[in-house]
Amino acid sequence: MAPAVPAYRYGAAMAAVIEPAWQQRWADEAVFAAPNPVGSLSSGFDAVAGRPKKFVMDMFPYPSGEGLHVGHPLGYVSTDVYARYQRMNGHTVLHTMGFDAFGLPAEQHAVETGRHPRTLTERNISIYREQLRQLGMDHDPRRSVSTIDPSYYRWTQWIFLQLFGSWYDVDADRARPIADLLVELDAGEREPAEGTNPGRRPWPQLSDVDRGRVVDAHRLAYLHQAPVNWCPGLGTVLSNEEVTADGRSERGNFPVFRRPLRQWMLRITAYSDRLLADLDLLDWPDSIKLQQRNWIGRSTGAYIAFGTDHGGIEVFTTRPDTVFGATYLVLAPEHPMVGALTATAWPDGVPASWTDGAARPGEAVAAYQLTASRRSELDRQTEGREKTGVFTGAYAHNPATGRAIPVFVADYVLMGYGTGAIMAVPGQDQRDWDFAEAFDLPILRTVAPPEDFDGQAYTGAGPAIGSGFLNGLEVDAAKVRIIEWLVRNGHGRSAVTYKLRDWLFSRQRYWGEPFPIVYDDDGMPHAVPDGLLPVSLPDVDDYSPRTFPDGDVTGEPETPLSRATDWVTVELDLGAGVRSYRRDTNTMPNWAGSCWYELRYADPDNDTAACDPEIERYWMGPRDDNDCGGVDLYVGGAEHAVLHLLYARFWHKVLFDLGYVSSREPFRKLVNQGMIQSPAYADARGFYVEASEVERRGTEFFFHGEPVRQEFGKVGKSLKNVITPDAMIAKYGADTFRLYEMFTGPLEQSRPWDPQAVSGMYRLLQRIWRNVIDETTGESRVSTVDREASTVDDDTRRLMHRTIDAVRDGYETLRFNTSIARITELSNRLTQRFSSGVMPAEVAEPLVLMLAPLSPHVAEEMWSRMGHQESLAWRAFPVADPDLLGSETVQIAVQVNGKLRATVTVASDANATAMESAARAEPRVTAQLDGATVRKVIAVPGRLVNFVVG
RNA sequence: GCCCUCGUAGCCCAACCGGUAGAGGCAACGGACUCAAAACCCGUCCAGUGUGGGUUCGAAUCCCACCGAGGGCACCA
Repeated sequence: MAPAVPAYRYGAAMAAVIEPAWQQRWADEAVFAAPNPVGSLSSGFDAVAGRPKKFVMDMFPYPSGEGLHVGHPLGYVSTDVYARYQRMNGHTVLHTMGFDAFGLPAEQHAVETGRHPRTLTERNISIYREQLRQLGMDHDPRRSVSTIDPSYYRWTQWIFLQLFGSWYDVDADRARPIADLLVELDAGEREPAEGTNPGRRPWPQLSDVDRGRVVDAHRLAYLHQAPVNWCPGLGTVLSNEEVTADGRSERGNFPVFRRPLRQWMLRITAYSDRLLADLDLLDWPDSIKLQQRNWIGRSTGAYIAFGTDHGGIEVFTTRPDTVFGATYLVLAPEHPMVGALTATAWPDGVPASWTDGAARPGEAVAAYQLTASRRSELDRQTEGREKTGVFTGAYAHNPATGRAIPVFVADYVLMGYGTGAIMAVPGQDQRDWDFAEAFDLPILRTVAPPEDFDGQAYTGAGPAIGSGFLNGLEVDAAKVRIIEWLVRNGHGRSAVTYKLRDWLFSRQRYWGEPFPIVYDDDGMPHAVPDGLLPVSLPDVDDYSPRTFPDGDVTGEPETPLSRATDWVTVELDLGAGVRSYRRDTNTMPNWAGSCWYELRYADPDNDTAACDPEIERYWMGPRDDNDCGGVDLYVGGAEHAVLHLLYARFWHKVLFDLGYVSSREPFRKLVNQGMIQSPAYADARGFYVEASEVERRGTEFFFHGEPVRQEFGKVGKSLKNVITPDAMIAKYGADTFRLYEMFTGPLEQSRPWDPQAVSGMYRLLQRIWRNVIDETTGESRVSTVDREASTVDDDTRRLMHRTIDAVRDGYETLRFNTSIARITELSNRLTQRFSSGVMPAEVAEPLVLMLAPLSPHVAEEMWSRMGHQESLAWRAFPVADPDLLGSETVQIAVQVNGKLRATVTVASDANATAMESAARAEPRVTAQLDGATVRKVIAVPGRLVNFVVG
């Protein structure tokens, strides 16, 4: 008996044979090697020298132990399709994939097992590489880098030293080498920047150590003793971006506390304005730009000084126009002037609510400060918006009214923003209103609200009242006037502040880049000389930092590296003879390696530079004066909106300032891929159960006989709904899997994973195959006759050219779902016309080439069976003949008063007059127009005619 | 509370600068093939675009309000 399935039908079994074979051939022939203009990867450059370039990138993954799930390839396949399309479209394409391989999971595994995190990480990386290969990626494997490779982190450390070795020249508005600063300070051309010279003694009189401190305080990478986010549960400090809104670590969900510690900071705030302004140059989703704008949080206003017996308190306000309504001041509990201001005794007649029951202000303030410091962000929130605070016993003078107003300490004012002190204007600020009500403080309106306003604080527009010389002025005019007045009288100045804080850059962990820094006996930091990089991670017995109970806010951080005693002490000659130095025992945060990997992709094995400037210019350089340069397409998840994407922009700008790169931005165009959501099931208690073991009965779902509730959510371990690409590839082949992932919707959109719908794409590939290949013999069905003798009819030919046009458009705009729909349409037509007899090459070849970016293995196989020796990866993508895009005639709509009444067929190039007369000739239209006055006729060529009657 | 994105057939999705709401797939149904079933092939069905207003000759598309889903921020002075 003959087998039920023809021997050469396309299916999973055949995919399992041809896919590895093509992957092998691509690798053997180095089909996807992208040549550089110079350097180690320059061979073959002459062949592509004249081509336009595309640098296409994915956000590289952390290689976790679970391997890829179906969510990952959505982005990876899309860049692969785009890269393959652009290669066929005449570009030379840089596409590769690396690994962001430092990180906590491997370290925690190492802590548990005692095995070096590198062992597990490298094993995971090789699993990922194999999975990516099975997906048929067109990566250039020579460029695949991993952040844990010493040859990579050597340059991460080098970039850190560039930050350490430079300062921000505000006048030049760029970073410059620290050596320039020294020259200018020594020459007296420059004074130390504000806040860098606490003693304020002139530069020439400073000791060497003090000069070192002044210089260190200018650096873009600097050590700073300040309140930081301390996470006892992780035994490390965290950056602001790594702490969630409810005061927990993003990783591990441990409580985070504020406490002062000496840590490395990166001066990202120096770049606030440029990070903000250059967003306008980027082709990024608006939502991401907006999130970055909000995170940077630029606001304009004024600093105003309020006099006290112990000096002026400077506040920041965005509403200087309301200063006449400032009825009290509030300092953050950590504000440095709190101690000096706090009075020795309560003034007469102080309300009981201001003293918190304490006998003296000092006791009340100290108690309040202690409570505030112990209070995590989470506690603050669970307490609701109840305002708390305590009176310092001191008064300040409102410079506008001359009146004495009380000074409070309250935790609704944050030390980290503005000056850590505010003027409270309850009439125009709801927070101040709430506090004023709680403490019986006077509330004055200084902006007249509308008559029907029945709220509390009024923040809208309106004329100033009760504000002396400002009365009658609208808010903006009043701001201008009061700032003039403040400046003239020495009470203040206009100011810009940012929410963005400097980046806390050290972690007390093991599995990260060591700092290339040593300390001398004075505790002064020194750069490890370039020739001694990388500073390698030492082997240790215990990979864990010392952790503490959640509530422990005083434990001293103890890093794993500090226990590598042989490593910590080092003999070096840094210019003062051989001396003993102590190494920095922190490591860099996880984000460091991902801040610059695009540059390393471009020049992966350069051992004299992070990236050769000529190679950077070639792949990433600006194309014209308005172009910021950077990677042509960067695809990744929206969850990195303010972390990775802001940090990477910052590093890139530093390298730009120092002349190492020609591009101002790392990523010219960014696209966020949507999430793949997959069915997840929860039982009666609300716990998730393994989705793969749930069975469906009609519209209900059961897990081991118990009813469960279906919902959709992000694929992952927590919802127990992981679907692996491996399983999909085994069942259908990688080509079907790729096609399905691209078909379900536009890239940016989240979509549910529907295992049933995959079969549609499977059938499509089978149909295309059957069009081109004889299922029983495996021979090509495609005729090779000349176009003149082709049996392709005009309709089909026109359809093909329209298809080419539409498919190209879909590839260009990353709307691959529409490309697939058009390919399907053409394939269906070919099935209809040519299912018996031969398939004309005139249509078969473009069909296969158009499919190739999406499903490259089967396309290569068909192409090869059609008699082509060469891979189609570099074959020119079909081009539509513009003359064949339209049809000869077109059906247009005829509307009367906007209502569709008839359709008529006209020549596709018919002008308005011709269209109108054709429409009038249509009997149903004639009937409609009979007896009516036609006021206006609107004719849109190729679309419609609309008679406006009445 | 504020901000952003999105609501089109039973489901996933198309629809260019406002111009006849439908390209494609899934599911369903019918047919063909088969001893039968699966697979494959052919065909059919299905919405007036979340709701209510507005602008316009004409609105899925632009504007306003509301409802729903997802995401971000959240005492930022």
